[in-house]
Parts: sequence; structure tokens; C-alpha cells
Amino acid sequence: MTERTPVPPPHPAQDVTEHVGYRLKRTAAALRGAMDRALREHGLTVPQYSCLELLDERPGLSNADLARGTFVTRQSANVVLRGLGDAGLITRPATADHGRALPAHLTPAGRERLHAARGAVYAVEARMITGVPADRLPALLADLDAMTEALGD
Amino acid sequence: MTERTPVPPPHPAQDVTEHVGYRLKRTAAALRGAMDRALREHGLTVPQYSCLELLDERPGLSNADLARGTFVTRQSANVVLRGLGDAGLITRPATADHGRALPAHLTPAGRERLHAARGAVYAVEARMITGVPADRLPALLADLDAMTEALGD
DNA sequence: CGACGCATGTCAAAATGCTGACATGACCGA
DNA sequence: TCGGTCATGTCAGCATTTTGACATGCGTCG
Repeated sequence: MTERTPVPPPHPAQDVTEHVGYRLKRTAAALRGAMDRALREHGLTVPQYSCLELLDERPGLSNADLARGTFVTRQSANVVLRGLGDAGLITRPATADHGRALPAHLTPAGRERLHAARGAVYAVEARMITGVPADRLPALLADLDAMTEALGD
Repeated sequence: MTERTPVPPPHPAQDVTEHVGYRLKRTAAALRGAMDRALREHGLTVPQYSCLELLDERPGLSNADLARGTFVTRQSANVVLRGLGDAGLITRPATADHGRALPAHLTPAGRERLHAARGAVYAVEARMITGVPADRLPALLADLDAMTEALGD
């Protein structure tokens, strides 16, 4: 069987709650909850805000691009985009001029809504990094990247 | 609550992908995917494995306890527990003897399944912390904890 | 004792996300 | 030119999760 690894724990970790994965999941869950609460006042969900932020930064992103950027499937991203379009926050051409990708763009209303919500989200992030020494932040980001890449990206 | 950081952003971060939240979400998504793939061979989902691990560590946990431990609602945890019970991996008394909480316990089959899957999960975690200097791991865990606590836990 | 708050388990309905599948259009190598 | 390959958008079905609500049991305080 797969018992070739005698499970040599590099570090004791007799408690599951000591594992990196558990902590990671816990922090991500806390962040998700805080963002949900912060965005509710602005009438946005986390996936919606993520798409808006991505589109503000790089206008013309396609549905598949946004799906990759928000770590969901194309189908889920399509639902989000449809909702944003119905709300008048983004526009998408009915037909593609080049390939099959439909480039999405923020409407003035979308930009306005994003700017309003951005303050709340940034406040959450600022609150989150409270307690983390500023000089250790780069190392933290680097470690997160290293872990992501080690998992096959 | 003195704003000792009057400077708008302590670090530029003109790009969303530079934000801590984005990296955190990305790493958590990668971990979730890797764990899904690793557990599929053992016929378990991530929530199921989480419950099994928690129950192995602290037998007698109630449904609500497991919900809190896996960061989901009681209803979701109930579905997971029902599935584990149908699979014969856990047992739960039909009636509560003290309060209303029904203490769950691993069956021998559940313990065996958990031990088999644990190797795969630990391998994923070991692979994830590849690239992260071992001496910086404690700081990483501490930072994750600090961020979680700062978000109100 | 009795009422209230609180936690728990559970049901029903809705929202959300994913898997599988299909058709279309661009790109590339033979 | 043509055939294969890949990426995209979209549809349908299913699984998972959440929201909202309700009943039950315990503890506490009046």
C-alpha cells in the first residue's frame, strides 16, 4: 500500500490544530467571514467584489480569466458575471470580435460601487495584518507563494 | 486606537494580487485542491476527513463542536456526520443521555480509514511546506494566528 | 417553582459551486 | 489547405453549503 512513508513528522504536531493546513484554513475562513460582513453593507458578495477588483485592475478580462483569478470554475464565474451585468455594474459585448472570449468592462456605476466597497475591504485587510510585524510581511507573502507553488500551483 | 500608520498603505500594493488576502485565498485553494485529490483515493472528502481527524483526537465531540472545528454550519456538519455514519465510520447514540448533544465516536473501520488517509494528507502538508525554511515555520504559524485573532476569531 | 436565555439537533428552502457535456472559434503542424 | 488540439462560453444535472426557522433540553435568575 502507500505505507512507504512511515509518517515521519518533521515537527511533533501531536495536535491537528497545530498543523499548517488547519491554521491556513482557519485564517482563510476568518477572512472570508470578515469580508462577507464588510461587503454586505455595500450589496456585494465576495466573488462579486473579487471580479470587480480584477476588472478594475485589468479591464477586458474574459469570463475564463476571471474564473482563474477568483479560483472558481468558468461556470461559477459566469453566474457572477451575469449578476453583475444585471446589476449594471459591468458590460459585456453580445458577440466576440476576435476569439470566443467576451471581454468584460466596468461601468461607471460599477467603478463607483467598487470604490465604495474597497475602503471596507482594505480596512479588513489592514485589521488582519495587525499584530504581524511589518518587516515580516514580505516573508509571510513569500512563504504563502512558496507553499502554493509547491502544491502544483 | 491611535493611528500610528498615517501613511495610506504601508506597502504599495497597487496590484490586487499583491494583497495578503489574495495570497491567502490562493494558498488555501491550492491546499484544498491537493487534499481533494489525495483523499479521493481513500473515498473521503475534505470535510469528512476533517471530522474524522477531530474525532480521533477528541472522541465524543458533538455535531456543533465539529461544525465549529471545521468552520462550517451545524447543518453542513450534520450532513457530513450522516454520511460518515452511513459509511460505518462513526457512531452516534440515538438519544442524548445528558443534554441534547449527541457525542460521536469513531468505529474501528473509521479509525482504520483515517489512518490510511492520514498518510496521504500528511504527505500533502509536507510537500506544501517545502521551500519554507523550517526555522521560519513557527513565525508563519504565529502570524496566521495573529491574523485570525485580529479578525475577531 | 417558573420564566428566560442559551445551546443543540433538525427540517425545509434557497443559494452557491462543481462535474459532465457540447458547440464554436483560434491556433498550429503536417 | 486541412486536421488535430486547445480554449472559451454555455447548458443541464447534481452535490454541497448556507439561511431561516422550529422544538427540545439545560442552566440560571427572579
